Amino acid sequence: MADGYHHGNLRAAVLERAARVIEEKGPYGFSLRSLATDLGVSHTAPRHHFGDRQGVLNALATEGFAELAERLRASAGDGGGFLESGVAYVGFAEDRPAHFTVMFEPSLLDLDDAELVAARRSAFAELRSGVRSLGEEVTDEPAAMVAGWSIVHGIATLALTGNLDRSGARDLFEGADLSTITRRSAGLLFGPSGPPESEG
Amino acid sequence: MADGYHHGNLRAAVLERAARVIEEKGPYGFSLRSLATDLGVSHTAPRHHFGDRQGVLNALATEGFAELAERLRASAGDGGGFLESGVAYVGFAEDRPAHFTVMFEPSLLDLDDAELVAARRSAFAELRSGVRSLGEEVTDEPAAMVAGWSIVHGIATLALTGNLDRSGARDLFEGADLSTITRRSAGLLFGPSGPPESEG
DNA sequence: CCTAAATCTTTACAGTGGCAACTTACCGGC
DNA sequence: GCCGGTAAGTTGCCACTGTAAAGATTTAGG
Repeated sequence: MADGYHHGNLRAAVLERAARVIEEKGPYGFSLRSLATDLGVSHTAPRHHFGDRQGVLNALATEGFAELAERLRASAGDGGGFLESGVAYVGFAEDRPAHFTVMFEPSLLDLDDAELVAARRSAFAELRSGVRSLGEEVTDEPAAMVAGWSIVHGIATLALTGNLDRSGARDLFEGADLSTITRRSAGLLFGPSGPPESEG
Repeated sequence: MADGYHHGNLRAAVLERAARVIEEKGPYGFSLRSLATDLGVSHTAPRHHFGDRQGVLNALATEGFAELAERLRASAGDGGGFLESGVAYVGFAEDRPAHFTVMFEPSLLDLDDAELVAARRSAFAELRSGVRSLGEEVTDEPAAMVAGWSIVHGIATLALTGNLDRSGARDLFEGADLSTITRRSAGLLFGPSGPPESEG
């Protein structure tokens, strides 16, 4: 179904290109119309697949949560502990920066969308089970949950927005890649040789 | 200078209202034109103070970095250690959500703007000096820098975007306020009773 | 073959950002 | 007192964007 009139695979093409545009110019530079023009279709063609602009972003976010859940599941399967789940989290952000950005910016999304809700719930469940795998070593589980999630989310966000570079913090690591930075930094929380005890 | 023709304090009024709009609808929902209409001026009036739309966001970010630097300085002066600097960081994000959002989203900004660069540099310097105050207790200073910054930045970002609520993580704290959550979570990294040793 | 559904196009409209030219008000020097 | 410069604000214009309705094109299935 690609005949000069029908594109054939417009939905996938839009998502792919949207991700690239968002990578380069951010979610606010993303124009549905210019994107359609670039793909050689009329400016309203994407509406039949996504409804409106927000629909494209919702689809990206849903796709993103699904892949994130998958990566976290795989990482847990490898038995690397929560630190490796964190590395997987940051790795996902690095590989899919546009998806990651959109996933966590609710002002871009329709939060009531059923598919999005399901995908996010699934990803969060993986995250929680990663923390729970720390077991009895942790005395304050809510704090461990927030601490673990926040530190990797923080690393991912600061890296993606270029703030790690601009602040000079990245230079301190002398060219180490992001997963190394993540291991050394997040390792201070839940190191490979066991977490610190949480003192009263 | 407020005579029915001249507004009198347009610059401040624009910044204040822009912050409120961004709080409610995000940076994408922020329209320079509707904002001007709401303030009772023509749609091009703000241009004389900010140049263009990006100029408004740059001004917000600059304002934000200045206030953040100030709060970090004050917190360091109180001698609360790095954990209290972190609480101040999250507190700033909670009090000025729009500023915080814009400050760390470079696609919204002109990163070459001299005032913005200076304000950010000043805030980052405060952050670094907070980590340095941890002194010899820390063996891997780059990692401590990134870990400390990331964990509080992560908490702030996840809280502001509502993801702490949506994930159910906030419920685990049974209504505790954000500074308490920050102390308990970030405290696992650099607790009030001293940081964990970073093991080789 | 023929109808229904899916996909894409055309056309239209309101809202937005940016620019140029013009107007109004104040301010400092004479 | 007034006069010219400057800051602040307005009007009108253009290009671009998102959204909507209605029509065109192709495929798929009975």
